[in-house]
Amino acid sequence: MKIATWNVNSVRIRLDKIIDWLAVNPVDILCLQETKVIDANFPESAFTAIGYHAYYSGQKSYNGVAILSRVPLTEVSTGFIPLLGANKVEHFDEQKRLITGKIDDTQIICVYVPNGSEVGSDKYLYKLQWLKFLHEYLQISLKTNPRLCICGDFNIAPEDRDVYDSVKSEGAVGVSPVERQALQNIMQLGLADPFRRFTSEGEYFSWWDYRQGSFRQNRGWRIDHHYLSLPLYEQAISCTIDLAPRRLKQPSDHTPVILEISGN
DNA sequence: ATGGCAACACACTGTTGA
Repeated sequence: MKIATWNVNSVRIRLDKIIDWLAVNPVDILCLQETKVIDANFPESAFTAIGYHAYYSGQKSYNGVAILSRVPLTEVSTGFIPLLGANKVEHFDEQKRLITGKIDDTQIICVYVPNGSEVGSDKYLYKLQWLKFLHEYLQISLKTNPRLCICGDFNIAPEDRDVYDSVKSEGAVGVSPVERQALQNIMQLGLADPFRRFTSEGEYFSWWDYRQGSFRQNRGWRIDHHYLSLPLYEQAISCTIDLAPRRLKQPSDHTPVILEISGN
């Protein structure tokens, strides 16, 4: 089974590129982030026409997540409230950043973690609180779903080898020690990064700034991840970054990451 | 060097992204 994740930076602007990519890469699951469209306008028919079921949770202009799947998903839900309750979550589900569903006995969670703007800002505090909710959400999920894959744009480069210039970017949003610790806390629930099971070197990135020819010079960050519960992690066969879509004209600033696990 | 680039909206300028 192949599970890919791709922050497409507008599903409508990138629609042809996503369709073309799926023709070449017929993954079982594709998780999308930054769809930037309300549900009523999600281009569902374009995906059903090529054999994918689409599940989505979006809003106007910002954020938005979706899961495309070759087979129907079960137990689809969006946001934190279904597991954590409206009293606790309050306004944190207004931004559409989480969608989940099950394929066979495996839970897939697609997330778009907040950017955080800059360290110390209100948006940074929002990001940290959102990560606390995610921690609690996963803690509950793992109790009933030992086979769990969460993937998406985490907006965190876990280690110095995941950024092109770790000295220059030290302490910045996305690499700050507090954010990295929050991600560590989540992994300590019993999740592991399959990309690092197969690749230990640096210079592998999933996002490059549009400006200053960053992609040409491979000045990027690895911020799009899969995290697998241990039963799934043991079944991982490969985890690779596909640079091809980033080379096209009018690309997303992110490129897909593809996980393959044995079975099915 | 707070610029650079791209998408979006009560758009022709301001916000967000990381």
